[in-house]
Amino acid sequence: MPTAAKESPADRPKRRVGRPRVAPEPGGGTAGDADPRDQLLAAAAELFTVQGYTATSTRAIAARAGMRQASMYYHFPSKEALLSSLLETTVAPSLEFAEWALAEQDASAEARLWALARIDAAQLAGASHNLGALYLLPEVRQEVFAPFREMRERLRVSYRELLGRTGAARDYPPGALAQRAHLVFGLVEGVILARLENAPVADPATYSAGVADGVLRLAECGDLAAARLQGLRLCADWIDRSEHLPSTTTAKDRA
Amino acid sequence: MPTAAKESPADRPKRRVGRPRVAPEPGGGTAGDADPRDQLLAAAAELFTVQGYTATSTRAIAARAGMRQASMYYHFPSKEALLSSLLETTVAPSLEFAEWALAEQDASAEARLWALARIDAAQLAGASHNLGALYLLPEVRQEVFAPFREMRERLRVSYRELLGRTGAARDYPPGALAQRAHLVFGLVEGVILARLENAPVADPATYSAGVADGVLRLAECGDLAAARLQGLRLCADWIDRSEHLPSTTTAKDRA
DNA sequence: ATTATCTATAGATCTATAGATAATGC
DNA sequence: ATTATCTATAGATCTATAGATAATGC
Repeated sequence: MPTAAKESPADRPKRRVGRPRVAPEPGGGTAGDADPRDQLLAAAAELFTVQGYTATSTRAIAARAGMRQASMYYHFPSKEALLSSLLETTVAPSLEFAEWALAEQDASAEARLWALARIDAAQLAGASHNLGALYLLPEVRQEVFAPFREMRERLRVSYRELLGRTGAARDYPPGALAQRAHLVFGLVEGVILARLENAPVADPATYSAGVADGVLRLAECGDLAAARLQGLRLCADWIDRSEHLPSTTTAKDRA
Repeated sequence: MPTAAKESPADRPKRRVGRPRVAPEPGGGTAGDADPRDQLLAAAAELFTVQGYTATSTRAIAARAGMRQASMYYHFPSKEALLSSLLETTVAPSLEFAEWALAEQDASAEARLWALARIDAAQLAGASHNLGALYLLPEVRQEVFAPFREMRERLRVSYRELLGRTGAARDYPPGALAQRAHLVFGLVEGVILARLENAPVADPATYSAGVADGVLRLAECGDLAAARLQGLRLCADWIDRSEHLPSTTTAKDRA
């Protein structure tokens, strides 16, 4: 197994350790010197969403990543592990924001809820492939995917938590909070279904703002305009923050 | 191919034409004398949702329906055709209601929208297997599924049409109608995602009413209580109506 | 004669493991 | 010595077609 992949930044002569590849550069041939693990993930993302998980062979994934079928197993222990990694990188950013927002006591719950929906929806809408569609695979019920399912559950709990702290929540009938949280979560993830039709999600920024507005309407928030304004600033703060912090982007350190 | 399956009602001695089956009765053995086509559809519904489409072999489907693998091909020309039938029977009831509701000028648009969402969501929530999850299969983009996709499109257009006739719609900013229609559609189909977690959809009647309320909140409907009351009556009317009419239930005549 | 099944099979896969090998690193 | 690939392969599938066959219908 690969040991922590020591960084060698700005390493021009791209000589690599290990037996050289013989497989031709895939597709556009642009990948060049990317991390093989990322090449495999990118290939799988494309093929799983376009052809389906079971219908995609490990041979096809490897070929698109520019290596032979068996070489894939040097980087991932199984096809399922590959899918699992893919799914985790999908929820991770939204979850990070959610847990930051929960602690951010300065902003109103409404604004934080708006911002969370906005960021989450934008991620689902903007990702280059509709990876959210993979959530529904029956395979995801298997044990290997438990970490992913837990992350997703924590995300949903965050929605419920923020929803419960809004002003309107005090007037909900008993038991309504949990149900509304599911509706809110469903509205956001409805983006996945909307992407099946081609047109609507063309502009992720606008669409995800619309979703966030919808979330506050479901919550029966009083002053939507105010929450939206404050929420937009939260989104901006978060983006600043993550640009200053190191490497939330590729997430290779955690593996 | 089977020719129209002539009815023989109350035919006690269940002697059937054709070579007898040798495969043992499947599972509980309760199927008994059901239409083989329906047996196959039921088997496929279960297996596709539990194991996944590609991961389910035609052998497994046939076995669960109590016949040999090759015999399936007497009833369906391909595995895809089987899936296609399954999907069509899922949308058909909601679509029928939608087109009836569009013509029902006596009721307010709000009430009709509520009723449509209620019926559609209840169907998604209550079906014995989460068939809606199959909408996201990449295979569905293929030509064979064009009829199904058209039905689904007509359903979405019905939502948009009703939404556009509500009182609040006059105040929507330009272009907002189409987007809201997608949100509404997404909220309803969010039921599919909610079913992935076990608990929430335990009571489809309550849950789907909550979804319908949510739809009117997204629409910014003024008097929700009134619309809900009138909407409930529309649902009841429809159920009466379809009970008096012949055979919308099994839909075997259309095939 | 018609119907609904059966048996048998062609031809094409697919995942994961074992073990060899060609680079760089020291 | 370590790393990242390679080749080869076991063993197990899977869909759809061809053609035989055992019932009922007339």
